[in-house]
Amino acid sequence: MGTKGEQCRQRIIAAADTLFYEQGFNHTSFSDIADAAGIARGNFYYHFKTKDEILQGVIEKRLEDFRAMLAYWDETISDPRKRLRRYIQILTRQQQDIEHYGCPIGTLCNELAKLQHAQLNDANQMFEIFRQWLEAQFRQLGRGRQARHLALHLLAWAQGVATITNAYSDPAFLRREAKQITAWLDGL
Amino acid sequence: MGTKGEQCRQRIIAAADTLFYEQGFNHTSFSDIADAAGIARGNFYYHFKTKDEILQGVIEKRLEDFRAMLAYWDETISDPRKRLRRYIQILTRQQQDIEHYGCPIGTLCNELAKLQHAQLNDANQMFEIFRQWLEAQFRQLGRGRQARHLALHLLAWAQGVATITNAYSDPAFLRREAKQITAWLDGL
DNA sequence: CGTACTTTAAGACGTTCGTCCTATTTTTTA
DNA sequence: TAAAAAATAGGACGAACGTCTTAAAGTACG
Repeated sequence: MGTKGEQCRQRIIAAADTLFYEQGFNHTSFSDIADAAGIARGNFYYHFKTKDEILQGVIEKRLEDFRAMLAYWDETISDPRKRLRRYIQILTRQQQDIEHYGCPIGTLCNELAKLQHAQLNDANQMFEIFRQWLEAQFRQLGRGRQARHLALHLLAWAQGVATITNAYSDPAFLRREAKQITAWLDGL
Repeated sequence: MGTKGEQCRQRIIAAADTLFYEQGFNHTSFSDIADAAGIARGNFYYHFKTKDEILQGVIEKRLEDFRAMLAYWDETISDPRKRLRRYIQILTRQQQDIEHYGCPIGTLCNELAKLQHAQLNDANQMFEIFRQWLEAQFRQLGRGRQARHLALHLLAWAQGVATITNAYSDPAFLRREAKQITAWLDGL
């Protein structure tokens, strides 16, 4: 059936995912994606009618990836405090990418907001997935009432670290702040 | 002399400043700026040879504006703690702009980083101006050793708040975090 | 007043963009 | 194996972009 075409579609989305992160949505052209995916430009129209449809595919892929990752953490990490630490480890593990390109979620949302793009409300679901998961962890730590606010606070903290790290290209700052966040978590 | 031409130049930069903030650098065209400044498109080339020169002008204008603002704060606010509070008030006073367009500094740096734009190193001087000023305030509070780190931390915190506020279009979150930052400052 | 210089206006230029069409190749199915 | 469907390749299309040229209008000064 659509097996072959589906593979091609996935390759386009994967290439677009990387390029949107590294170059931004607006600055990435069909040609860029075609070259990266190793397919002909004309073939795009079969899989995606517009650039927005590619963006839609990229967002959906990321949402699935994030959901899968968090589900895996839920399975393999029993202690909610350790889960929160694992979340912070994203910063240190993705250090180099953050240094060069910032946070994949925050920078995309920022760009879509400026473009007044309708799909900003799809993109911020990426934040929402993490927010809900973080909230659940804080709730398990007995922080039911503040859980939502704590989750948003942690989300924002990580965002700020990513932005400054990216602007200054300063991985040392990222490591310092990651330690600080971990200490904050332990003190909760 | 160059008085008339200088006025025109300033109008172009002022229009570009706003548009770069609201729409992003890459997504703002010469036509957009010309329309906003009320001048003919062809007239650009007399004042600026390239788009990058306009960006340069915008960054320099912002640097001057920020320097002037901080100098004014230094003059009119004697207590360093009150000065830091005034800094946080940027968030609440610019609430609506942040909600719609994020932080003017952070979003520009993010964009330039993705474009691999050479002027990222000019743009992050905007952060640097605030960082040095914040550091001076913390030092006056007797935090000499940690002053630099505290300044970067506060910078990042504000950045994160701006990004999340913008992504969710949630001014309530901004106000909540602004209070929290103020409390953190008072506890120092 | 007239000449030189500054500033503005209008638009051409080549390139790249997102989109879309169509012919061809590959794969599936009867 | 032949017909149908899925998938691919190449390129056309108008629009918009940054850049650049040139002629006209405004201004200053000897």
